[in-house]
Order: sequence, then structure tokens, then C-alpha cells
Amino acid sequence: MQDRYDFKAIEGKWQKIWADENAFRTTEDYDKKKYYVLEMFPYPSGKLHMGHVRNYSIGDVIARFKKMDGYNVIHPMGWDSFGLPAENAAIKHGIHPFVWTNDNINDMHNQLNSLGLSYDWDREVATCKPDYYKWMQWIFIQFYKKGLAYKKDQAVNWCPDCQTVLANEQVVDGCCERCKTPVTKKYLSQWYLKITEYADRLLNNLDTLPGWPDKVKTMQKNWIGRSEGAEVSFKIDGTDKDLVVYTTRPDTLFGVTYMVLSPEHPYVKELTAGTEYEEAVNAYVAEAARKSEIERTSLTKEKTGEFIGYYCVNPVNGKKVPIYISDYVMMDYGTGAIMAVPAHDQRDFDFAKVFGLDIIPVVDVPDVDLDNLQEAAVAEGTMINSGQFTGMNNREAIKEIIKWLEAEGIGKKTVNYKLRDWLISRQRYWGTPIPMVYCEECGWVPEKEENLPVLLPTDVKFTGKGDSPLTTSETFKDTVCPCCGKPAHREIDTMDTFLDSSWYFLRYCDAKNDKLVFDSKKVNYWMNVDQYIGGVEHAILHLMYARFFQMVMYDLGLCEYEEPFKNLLTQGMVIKDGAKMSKSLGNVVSPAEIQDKYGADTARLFILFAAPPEKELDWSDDGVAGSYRFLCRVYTLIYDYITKIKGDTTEFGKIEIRNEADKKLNYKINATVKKVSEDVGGRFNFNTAISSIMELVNEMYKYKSNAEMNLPLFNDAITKLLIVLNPFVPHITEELWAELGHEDRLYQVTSWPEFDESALVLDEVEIIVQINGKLKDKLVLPNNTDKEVVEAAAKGLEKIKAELDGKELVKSIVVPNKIVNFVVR
RNA sequence: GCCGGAGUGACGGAAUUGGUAGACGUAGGGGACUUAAAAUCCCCCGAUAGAAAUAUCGUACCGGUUCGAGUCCGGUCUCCGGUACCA
Repeated sequence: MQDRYDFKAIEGKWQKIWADENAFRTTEDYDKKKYYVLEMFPYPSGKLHMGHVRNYSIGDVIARFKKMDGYNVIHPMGWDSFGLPAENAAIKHGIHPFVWTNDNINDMHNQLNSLGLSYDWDREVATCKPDYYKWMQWIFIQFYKKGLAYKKDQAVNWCPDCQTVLANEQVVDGCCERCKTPVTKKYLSQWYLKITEYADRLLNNLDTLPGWPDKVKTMQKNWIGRSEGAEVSFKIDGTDKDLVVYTTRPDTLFGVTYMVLSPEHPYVKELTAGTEYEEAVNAYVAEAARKSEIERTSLTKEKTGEFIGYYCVNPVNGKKVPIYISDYVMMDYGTGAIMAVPAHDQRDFDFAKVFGLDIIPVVDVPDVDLDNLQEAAVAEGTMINSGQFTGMNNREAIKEIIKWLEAEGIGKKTVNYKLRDWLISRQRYWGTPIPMVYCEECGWVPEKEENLPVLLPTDVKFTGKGDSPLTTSETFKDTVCPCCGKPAHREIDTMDTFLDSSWYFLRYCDAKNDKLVFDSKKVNYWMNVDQYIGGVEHAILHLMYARFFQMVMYDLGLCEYEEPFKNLLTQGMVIKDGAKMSKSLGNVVSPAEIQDKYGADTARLFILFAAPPEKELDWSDDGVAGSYRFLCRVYTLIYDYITKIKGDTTEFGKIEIRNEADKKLNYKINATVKKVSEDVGGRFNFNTAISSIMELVNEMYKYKSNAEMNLPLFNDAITKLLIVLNPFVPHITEELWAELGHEDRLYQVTSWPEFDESALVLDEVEIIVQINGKLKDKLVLPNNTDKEVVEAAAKGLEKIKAELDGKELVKSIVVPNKIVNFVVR
């Protein structure tokens, strides 16, 4: 046996053995309890960073622990391999995206293996491969058949410099992520998925997910943005048109002093065409369209607008109020038009101040001077100036006014969401082709399922300019209509890559199936994901899309769970010197560099030890060295045991506790097993689990040098130490396990140690003695000593005697085995 | 602005139901071993006063509940994250 910890040799040796033995392959065993551990699969950029290492180390500890704890564990890995970087590499360097991506996948696969992660590689998927995107297309067609996919014209994010549509996630603070140009809007015909139809379910089901962080649930709740209110119809004076507005404050209907349309509202053109207002209004509309997203949504900006020459009639009091257009009203929320109540809405108040419009209070809010409003009064209050509703509490009035509107047929109760339908078209090459065909006769028709996959053509030019790259293919666009057989053409946009990642966890359950998207029996066995782990940056997008997909799959009868992820752990960022690791800051520490210097086990151990998983992790080079030192200590301890203590012993016999030192060590062994079981199995506090193992090792060193060796006991300590340490640092523990002469592999051990509760019962306990809640002295007494005896013993202490002398003892509190508190005056 | 979360030694962090604040690790100090250094091992390490025993203070700040508060309640400040003209 090597006398020093040669991590390079050890890690290389075991990685090869695990690969040769296909050590982490799992199969369905329908009688066995399963556990699904999933880490968010990476985009194959080519290089693993510390965030990945953290993510996968957390998952690996859980997977290895659950396996040892007797579960049938599925722990898969794959590649979210469609996306922009591959295409940019093609534009820049002329490498085909497929080649670039494949090389990266191979590199990263090796990097993952070099960390000793326990993946079942037989289940590997790559979203850019036809055997995956074939089923992506199949799913899209199911959505289409269910009426959940549709095409429509709408304004989308457009980067004028890159000449392309951008995904929402590529718009950062209103600017293009690549070239920093402010993003504008452009009208394009695009495919959408009807996620809004699932808004209520997506919202309500959040309550069925106690294993999700509240933070993420709140973020989704806000994103869905449900609000209750009413639609109210206003007659436009001198026309036969009605203007419908949405409001959450129907109680303020009597305070309406003007109306506002969004500049994009269809009525704007219709009403102003040929009037004296047309020119000014058109100029305003053009200006609004020209404005970037940041300019338009800037809060500090003064309100602007134009009168369009028409008036509405307020249905509650017959009052005529002017109609304006303003860019503070958005076309894509509510009805694109509002009733303005400046007395009770700050934006309306600001607008009214600029245009000199009336401000009429209709809710008397306590402690507000209604005759001299400095800002909108938004709080609760009593209705005034509101006809039959005057005198009511305004919350009450909301319900009553809605009732009245419905009875009169001029309004109705309405629920609105901020959530929009999901725009999934991309003018990109490197994504799943949308399997739809346009026929002059039949319109949009899905490709026949037997013709799937619709393959990505290879004869495409990558320029980064102009239309979708697929238009440059000679072979792709022209086809025949799946319906009538006449010449037709294919959709040339590809799918948002977020679709690919919305169901990959289902495909893992049956990754090789070429007949079906997956076998429902397998999916129903493995799903849902027991523990999902990933960065909080996916809190809304990916985690909501995946929930949406799962619900649709459920509705299609493909699986029996409505929610994909039972428990969610959002790991914190890895930072250094107070900032996120980034090239521009020059504070990047590469995993390869650490693995080279200290090994994968050290990297894993440090990253799990330095902070609890959901917190930010502050990278410290000294801290890494400390973790390495600990592993050297473990190695040396067991090396000494094997070479100097154990000798040729193979049968250890029954453990007998002979003395205090034995008892202390036995206590520590059991306390450590208990602590690690709870911290890893329950609350995922790996940092405290590791610290307790460090304490055990410290204790074992002390025992080894000071106590008379009890070989069976010490052997028990060694065995359990290796088992509880294994999920964190699999290589060194596997090596030492083999050196100890075990025939089986440590990764095959499926009996997590039990702890002996009786070993944790101490003969004597330390009891704290307080005067008025302040620690004064300590007392050592037999376990479970009677209250009276404890109190008497405490009173007998010299210090306590002195403290009590001459004072009145008001009360004594005795908490068995813990504390005595004397209250004195 | 609104919605979350967090403030504990020099630093990362412990303290799981209200019961010894600072486990474990890092940095620092001292010692052993060594010709020396590294490595390793041992001891000390919240602040103030004191030679020490010890005393007082101490978990962002102010107040409250309690025999007892890092932990519970009310208020304030700071930092971080999300979101934002959503009617």
C-alpha cells in the first residue's frame, strides 16, 4: 500500500473500474422503492465551471447516499445541446454546429467522469440528436392537435443590429445580450404555445409542492400575476363603438375623468382616420413604436399622450370623458385600454397633472386630505360621490358594482394574468425544426407522424444576417402537403430550446425507445423526480415550462403525475472575492486546475463543506487546501491502521466496550452516523455532515494515540467512517475499502449503517447552572437525575451558595439533563 | 415602488423544538520534530479589564414577551435576489 495519498493514481484507477463495470446503471425494478435524483442538464459549452461542479456534487452525494440507503436510484445525465453558441461558432469559425457540439459533448462527458459522478450513462440524451428531437416534434404535434399550439402575428423582441428575433432570456435590461443594442418590437407571424390556458393550474398546484423553496414559488406566483377585476364597457360618443376596459378597481368607476388607449389599440387608427387629430396621433404612435423597451418602460419619465378627439360616456353617471392615447398603457395586458381614475391611481394622477385633467375622489381614505391631493389615494376607505354605492366600504362596493354591471349588461367579473402565451419560434438553425407544413389549400398542417423526424438539413449557410438559416437550404423548404399531397413548404423557423428541456426528465426514464416518446409504465415507475437540483436562475422560465409540459402530458394520458418535480433544491452561486466568477473580473478558478492540484475528491469535499447548498459559496484557495489536508489525514489514519495496527486480523469478533475511552469513541461513531444520516438524508446540510465526520476523525486520532487499542471497536469506526464519507469523496474511500481487504466494492454496499441509540445515552451529563438566566457554574450528574436532586446539587455549589446568600430565591427552573435556573431578587 | 431572503469572531460558517453563542474549517499566535525549511503533530485564538482566577459586555439597531431570546413579537437600518407604467 502506498504510504501517501496519491489522488491521481487512485482517481484514475477507480474511474476506469466504474466505467468498465458500468457501475451506475439502473434498471426498473417494480417491486423496489425508487428514487429519482436529477441535476439540470448542461449546455455543452465545452468547459465545466465551478457552478456545474457544485450542482453535480450535490446531486451525486444524494444519489450515492440514497443508493446505499437501499433505494433503486436513477441518476441520469444528458445535454441541452441545441442553442445559439453552436451557431455563433459556425458563423465565426465556419465549424458546423453539429461538429462543434459533438466535440464539446465528448469533452464534457470526460470532465464529468473525472469528477467521479455516478451517472447511468446508458440513459444519456442529447437534445440535438434526431432520436431525441423526433419525439420533440411528436410532442409538438400533440400540442397542436389539442389546440395548444397556434400561429399568430404579434410584436416580438427584435435586435436591429443582429437583424434577428431574440428570445426573452436574450433580452437583458432591454438590450440585446450579444451586441448591447436596445431591443425594439417587430411584427412577425410566430408559433405560440397556450401556456395561459394552464395559468390557474400552474398557480394553484404550487400549493401542492411543499418540497419547493418558497422563494421560487413566490417568483412563479408573481410571474403568473393573477388579478381579479372587471371588464367595463363604455360607449364612445358619436359612434356605434363600445370601448371595453379592464380594471381591478371597479369601485372607482364614479371617479373616471378620462380614458386611455394603448398606441397600438386598433381603435386609434379607426377613430382618427381623416380627422384633424390624425396627424398628431400618428406621430405619437410612430414615436412609441420607435422607442426601445427601456425608454418606454422607464418609470422616471414624464407621462406623454395625445387627445384623439372622441369622448366616452361613463355608464354609471352619463358623464362624458375625453379619450387619450398614451404609451403607459400596454396593448398586451387586459384589453389595451383603461379607464383613468387619477384620484386613486398614481399613474393616472401623474398623467392628469400633465394634461390638466379633473381629479375626482370617490373613496374617502382615512388621514388623507381629499381636497388637496398630493398623490393618488390608493388605500381602503368609504365610498363618496358614488350614487347608490356611497357610504359603503370600497372593498364591499367592488362586489356590488360588479353585480350591478352584470345586471345592466355593461360589464362582468374578469380574471387577468400577466403570464403570456409562450412564443416558441426562433429564426435560427440549431434547434428542433417545427414539424409544420403550409399548403395553399389546407393551411398549416402537421407533418405525418411516420415522416418524423423532420431532419435539420446540412446544406445551410451561416451568415448571422437575414432570414432564418433554413431558407438557404436547397432541400428543406419544398415538400408536399401531408393532407392533400400538393406542393407545399415547411415552416423554416426552429423551436425555442426551452421546449427541449421541458421533458428530458421523462425521456431519461426510457431513453432508447424508438417506438414511443416513452413507455408510460417506466415513466410512472420513475417519476416524479424526487430531488431536482439546479440554479435559481431557472426559477421561472425552465421550471414553469417543465411544469406546463408535465400537465399537458398528464392530460394526454401519458403519465400519472401532474407535477414533475417533488422536491427542488436551488443551489447558490459560486463567488470569489465577493463577485461571481467571470472572465472579465479575472477571478475564475477552473475545476481542472483544482483537480490537477488536489484531485476531484478534494474539489467535491470543499465545495460541499464551505457552505450549505442553497447559499452563495465563497471560493477560498486556503479552504481547498484544508479539505485536502483532511483527506490526507483520513488516508494516513487508515494506512497506519492497516500497516501497524490491524496486522493479519480478518475476524474481529464482538465489540466490547471496556472503558471510558471505548465508550467515548463508540459514542462518537454512533453520533456521527446519526448526524450524517439526518443531514444528508433529510435537510441537505452537507457542510455540517462533513464537519461531524471531521470530528470523528479527530476523535479516532486521539483514541489511537492515547487509548488502549480495542481492535473490533476501532475497526467498526474505520468501516463506518468510509461508508459515511463515501458519498462525498467516492475515490479515496473506494480505494481504502479495497485496501482493507473487502471483496465487494464500496459502491455496491447498499446498507447504510444504523446507529445504536443506546450508545448515545451518556452515563453522566453536564448541567448548566444559571442565576437569573446567566451562566454561573456547571454540574456533572448521572443521566436522568431527579429534578429535586439536581436542584439540591446546584444549591450545594460554592459559587451558587455565594450568589444566593442574602438574596430571596423567587423561583427555580429545572430542565432535566440540561439546565437549572435560580431566579433571585 | 412592490415581493422575497439575509445580517453571528479576522474569514467561510455551526447552534435542528426558546435552554452553555461561536461546532467544524481557514487565517493568525505559540510549541514539538528538523542542520534548516516544508510537511506533520500538540496547544491558544469574540471584545474589554486583569499577572491570573475571574468579572462585565457581546449574534445589525431600538423596544417587547419570557425564569431564560441568535432563535418569538413590533419597529428601524443595511445588504442581496426577483420584478416593475400589469390598470
